[in-house]
Parts: sequence; C-alpha cells; structure tokens
Amino acid sequence: MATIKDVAKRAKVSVATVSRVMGNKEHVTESARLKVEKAIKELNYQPNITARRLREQKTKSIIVIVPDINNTFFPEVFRGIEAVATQKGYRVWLEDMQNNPDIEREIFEVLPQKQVDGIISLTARTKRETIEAVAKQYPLVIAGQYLEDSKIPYVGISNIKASRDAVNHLIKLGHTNIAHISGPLNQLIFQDRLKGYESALERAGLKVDKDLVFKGNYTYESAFELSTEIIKSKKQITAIFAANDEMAAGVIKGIKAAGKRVPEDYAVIGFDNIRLAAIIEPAITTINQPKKEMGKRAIEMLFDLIEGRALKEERVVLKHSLVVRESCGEKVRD
Amino acid sequence: MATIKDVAKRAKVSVATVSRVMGNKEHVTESARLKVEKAIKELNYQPNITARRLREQKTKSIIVIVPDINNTFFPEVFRGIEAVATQKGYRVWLEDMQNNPDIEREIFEVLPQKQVDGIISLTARTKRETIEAVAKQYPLVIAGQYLEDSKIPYVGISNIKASRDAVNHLIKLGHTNIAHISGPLNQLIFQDRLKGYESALERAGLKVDKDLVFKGNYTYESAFELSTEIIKSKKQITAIFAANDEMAAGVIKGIKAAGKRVPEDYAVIGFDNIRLAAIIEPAITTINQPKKEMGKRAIEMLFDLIEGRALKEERVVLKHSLVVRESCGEKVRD
DNA sequence: GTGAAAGCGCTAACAG
DNA sequence: CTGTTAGCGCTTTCAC
Repeated sequence: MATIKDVAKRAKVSVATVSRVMGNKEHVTESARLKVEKAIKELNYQPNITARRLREQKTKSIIVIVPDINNTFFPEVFRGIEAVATQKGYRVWLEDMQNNPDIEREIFEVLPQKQVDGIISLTARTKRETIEAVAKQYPLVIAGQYLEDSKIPYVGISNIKASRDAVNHLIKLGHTNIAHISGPLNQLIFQDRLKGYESALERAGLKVDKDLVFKGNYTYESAFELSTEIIKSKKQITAIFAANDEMAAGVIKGIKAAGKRVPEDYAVIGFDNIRLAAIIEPAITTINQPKKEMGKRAIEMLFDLIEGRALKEERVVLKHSLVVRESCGEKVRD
Repeated sequence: MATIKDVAKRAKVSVATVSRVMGNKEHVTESARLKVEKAIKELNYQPNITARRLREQKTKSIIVIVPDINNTFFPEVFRGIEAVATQKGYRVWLEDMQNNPDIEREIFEVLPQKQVDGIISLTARTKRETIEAVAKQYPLVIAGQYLEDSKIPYVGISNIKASRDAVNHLIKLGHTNIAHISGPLNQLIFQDRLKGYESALERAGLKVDKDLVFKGNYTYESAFELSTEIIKSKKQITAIFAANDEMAAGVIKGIKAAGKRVPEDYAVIGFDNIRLAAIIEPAITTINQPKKEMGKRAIEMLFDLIEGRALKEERVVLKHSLVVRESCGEKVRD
C-alpha cells in the first residue's frame, strides 16, 4: 500500500501538501494540486484511516445497539441511521443483543472499551445506572425507548397517545371487552402503552379490568402462548390490543390454532407496523412508527452531541399513525 | 483518558513493561507485573485500540456483506459469524445492500478503501471480476452463495440436492404438475435450485416443461405477483416449489387472495427455513439451511485466511434437511 | 528483566 | 503557498 510519503515523493512536494490536497484545504496552488492528484491516481493511493484516526483522536465510528435484529422494526431504524452516518463518513457498528438480557448487560458493560465517537441505543432495558454511566463517557442518544427523568436525549413517539388511538379504533368498532397484551413492564414504553390502553377505556367510560391485561415479553412466542388464556377467559373478550406487532402476530396464530377466527371472534390490533404485519393473515391493523425517520433524527442528534452543538430539542417526539388493515374487521386496501 | 505513559509513570516502570504486561508476554517479574496491574486498575486504563492497530498494521475488523437485512435468513447467518468473531476480539461491520443491485455494486467498488482484515460476502451477484478483484486484495469467504470455477473459498449447501429433495417430497405426495418459482437466474444457487427441480422431475419420469418455471426475483412481492399467472396457467398446476421462503410466502398470499386454498388447491414448498416460514398460514414446508453453522464455518475459514493458515477445505458443503409443516398437506407438529 | 527509542501514517502548528 | 517537524499511543527491537 502506498503511503502519503510515496505520493509526496512522486509528486515532488511535501507530505503536508499532499495532506492539504486530500483535505481539500486552501493554500495550495492549482499546479501543486494537479501534481498531487496525478500521483494519487497513479499510485492508487488510499489514506490509512487508522493513522488518521489516531492523529485526529476521533474514531469516526458509532455503535448502534439493537435488542433483536430478527424483529424487523430494528433493521428499519438502523437503515435510517446508517444512511446519514455513511454520508458523513462514519462507520456504524451494529451490536445485536439477540433478545438476551445477559448479552445486553454485557454489551453496556464493555461499551467503554469500544472507543467510538458515539452510541445510539434502541433499547433501554438495562439498569439505569449502567446506561447513565455510559452516557457520561460517550455521546448517547436513545431511539424508540427512553429513560424516566433522565437527561439522555431521545427520539420516539408518544406511546401513550398512540396506544389510545389504537384502543379507540377498537372502541369505535363497538368493542367493550378489550384485552391488552403488554410488553415487559419494566420498560417505560410498554408501561406507556398500557397507560394509553387504560386511558382510552376510561375516557370511553369503560371499566378498566386488571384481568384483561396479559403480560407478554414482547416476542411472538409469548403472545402465542397467552392466546390460550385469553380464549379461556371468562371476560368475554372480543378485542385485543397487542403492544407490538410480533405479539399481535403471535396471538392471531394462537387464536386460529384454537379454531377461532380473527377478526370475527377476536379483533386484534398491533403496534409498530413492521413488515410482518402486512404479510400474515389477516393483515394486522396497527400503529405505524416512523422507523426510518426515527433513525435519521437519532443520528442527527448524535452528531450534534459529538460535534458539541447544543441540541435543538432534548426529546424529539415523532408522529405516529393508524394503519387500518384486516385484523379488526375493516378490510381496507393496504 | 489515561495512556500507557500514565500507567508507566504511576507504576514506576517503562512503557515497554506496561506493554508487555498488557500483552501477557513473558520476561516480566512478578513484582513488576503486580505494580502495573495495580496502576492499570487505579487509572481505569483502556489501551487505545486505534494506536495499537496502527502499530500492528491490523484493523481487527471484518466486513459482512448481506443482500437484505430484512430477509431473516441473513441475520441468522450473521449471528453465527459474530459469535465467533467477537470471541476473537474482532469487530464485525455489517454492510446491508438493501436488496438493491446498485448499492451492491457500489459496496464492492469501495470495498478496497475500507481497510479491514477480511470480508465475508453472503452474496455473489456482482460481476465476477469485481469480486475476484476484491479477493485479490483481501481475504474473502463467500457463504450461502458461490462463484463458478473460482478459487474463492465458500461454505454452503448442495442446492441441487436440496431442491431435488424438496421436489421429491411433492412427487411423493402424488403431484405431477409441479411449478417452480425461481430466483434470479444469474445467481448460481438459483440456477442450481432450478436444476434440482428439473432433475427430480426427470428421475421420476415426469416431463420438464419450461412453462412451469416462473421467474421471481427472490422477494415476497415478486412471488405474490406471479401467483396470478400460476393460477391462470393452463397447465393444471397442483404444486409449487419456490426457490426461497420469502417467495413461498408471497405465492401463498397471492393464492389465498385469489380465493384458492393452500395446500388443498396448491401445495407449496419453500427453501431456507426462515422464521417467517413457521409463522404464516399455512406454515411452510421447506428445506432447512444450517444458517448459524454456515456463519461459523465462514468466519473460521476467514480467520484461517487472515492468519495465513492453509484451508482444510476450499469448499464446505453443509447438510440441509427437509422440514415438513403444513403447506404441502402433511400437517406435522413443528 | 527492563528501558530507550524508533516508527506505524497521518495532520497541523510553525516557520519561512 | 509550501516544507519541516512534532506527536497521536502503542509495540517491538536493541542495548544494557
């Protein structure tokens, strides 16, 4: 591999001049620039980024932590992040926790060694102190999740409002006995989705019944198993609000496996609007989260942090929307 | 951040000694080692990996190129790769081509600048010369795909045999008019799957009919659209072999949308055994590829290459298996 | 067994 | 406008 010295020698200039040309700096005569560019091309020179990083004391790379790469929600956010980062010449490292809390803990613990310029976390399940500790060392933005009373900037949607919209949709369709399959309630967003559910019921004058809340762990499998309980319930459930699409898919599968129909026997509404929601049958009516946008905003905020600019907003709340498909009984073209 | 100098000063030794302790080298007295370790702990010292890389002329990182992160086949292979790589202290950089040939081309073209120790590609769609050129500069292993008559090492399964197994399953169930939805036939693995299909028919004494082959592009959407043609076909098709599960899911959706039933009107068999295959209805009977294993073997081969060891095998062929679910009419517990 | 010092390739401060 | 040079933090000779 040719180095900057080789280029300098060939172009008969100093390394400083070569460096200036590379960096598109001023104070270089046109003739010098031409000579350098010629030499670069002839030697097929690529600057050594490791050396550049060492010198500049920047890694030009960031880490994105995703809870589970198999839930397509996260890859979509990731793509939003990557698009912006790549454009700025940053590398993006993906840390997948494989939906495993142990791995998650470990990731956060070794994070300080990783030496990156910043971190975006699509999860906030880990102990608060651990995350805060990381945030002290690194620019950190959380996306899709958040920490209560924390200074850590985040971008997300209003989970309470969005859930209310979901449940209102069910109420408008005439349902009164609406169950909720929650995510893990140690995560604020799932607490919020539960709150939104309760608040929608209250506003409609319906009873909030603890027996109608089933605790999922946010996976497909967990909801599949809960379907049995839901069907057995004495509460005459006719509609289900699942806290994410994976779980919505899981209950639907379970309900059908038990010989019941969706939406005829049970209307089901989900949350996230992942790819799967449009594929399974019936296609899932759900709340759309602007995933790509979320990624973009997160990385933009991170760059503000990295480059020492003040954040315009510490908390960015994006718009969600209701996507009506088939699983609630209003068949609409997708 | 503390540097090696700070540690040396605090431990009252030279930086060389600190470096030796870090590297677990010999020729350090126990007392010196203890002093250094104490200082490291006290200063919470983390060696600067950028500096180390520059000095060692290694990046300790590799690139994994995936065609489409949304097809869960790839994340599963990726996890196999990552598990091994992380353990060895390597970082894995994911390049997602977003199922876009332009991006793919671009990725391969800029690859030389990326300065990594090695590359694993889960795709081989790009022009052969481009890939070969990359392989000249970098240790490169291809997984799940391959290049004909190329020296580039790869790990995969026998796509011909596996497809034959798939089609044989259909034949055993009594089908004689079996259609095939192929992937893009500029990719060898999809050519092979077509060959396996044809060979199974021939061996069974069935006619091979070009009109029974429908060209998909390996996405869900493409197969969804082809379903119309398949249904309209005059060939009395009763069974379909889709070259991957995404397309199997797509045809199934299309068939059902047209008011026909799977497996009663059309038996469908897929390929890959991705997560989706077990989720959609009917659950897809398919060929399992050992995805995680594939990733592991690929990264092990890559390390052999990086570290200059001779490869035990240039081409590793893993075992596939038939997974019987519902889409062919033999309902079996998953 | 240990330390001094060279040098990986680059950028930027400084001098001219 | 251009060149010389220090130095980023580390590992590894080479002396002692």
